[in-house]
Amino acid sequence: MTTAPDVDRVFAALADATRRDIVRRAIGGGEGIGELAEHYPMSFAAVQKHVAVLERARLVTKERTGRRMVVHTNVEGLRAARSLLDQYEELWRGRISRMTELLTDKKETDA
Amino acid sequence: MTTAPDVDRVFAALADATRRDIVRRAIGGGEGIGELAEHYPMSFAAVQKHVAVLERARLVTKERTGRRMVVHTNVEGLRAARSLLDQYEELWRGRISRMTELLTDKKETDA
DNA sequence: CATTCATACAACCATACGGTTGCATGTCAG
DNA sequence: CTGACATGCAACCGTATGGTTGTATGAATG
Repeated sequence: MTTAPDVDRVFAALADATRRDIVRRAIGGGEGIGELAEHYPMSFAAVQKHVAVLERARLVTKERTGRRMVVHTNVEGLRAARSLLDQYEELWRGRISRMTELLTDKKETDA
Repeated sequence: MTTAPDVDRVFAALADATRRDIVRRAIGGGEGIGELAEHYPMSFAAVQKHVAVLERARLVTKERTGRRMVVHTNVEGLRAARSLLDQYEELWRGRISRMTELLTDKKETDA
């Protein structure tokens, strides 16, 4: 199961443009933290922290290759977040159809 | 279009269990801020702030009814967030199929 | 083994966030 | 008009976050 703090971490991790971009770049994989850092106007350490946040949220994994740390995005994490949003929409659809039923019933009562 | 700061606000808003619960409750609509507040172990003002955060992220809207402020969730906002996650998965699928192609080509070269 | 490159990690700073209380405003009931 | 109720908003407080710099570790290279 996915606990609430887990969900917190996933959405919080995605609430930063730099981190979203890291996720996007790391889909292709192959870049180390240092290479990733070159894309952004901030220090290596800052990018390292962003990767750590994504890792805690299980949105990326790190894999040691020689002295480099290659970052890979974990699509399962993304899917978990998406399915949560799906659930809300599911709820909403349910409510709409119930409302439609209600309206239909009313019409039938009126008729 | 949806700008990066907008996306920031949406994910940041969803990164809190109380706010996610407000979104869920407000799908049904009908509850005012005060009524919502009774569900949580915090002050009215705190809930009011949470609603404000959700409103800035366009995840809910407020509608005045007499002296009450009824909160409704805006499913469009949820859908926008979900479609963003879909895009990442789309990218990922693309990368996989490209990798598959590559492997296929290699096999053919080997054969 | 000394050097260098990539990463890790701690300390520090400014700002943002989640909560509180207190007070002001606006709307309904008598 | 008064009082009560629901909301809005500002000030304040502790902690988390996003950035910095500096130092330490570990792996490849000459």
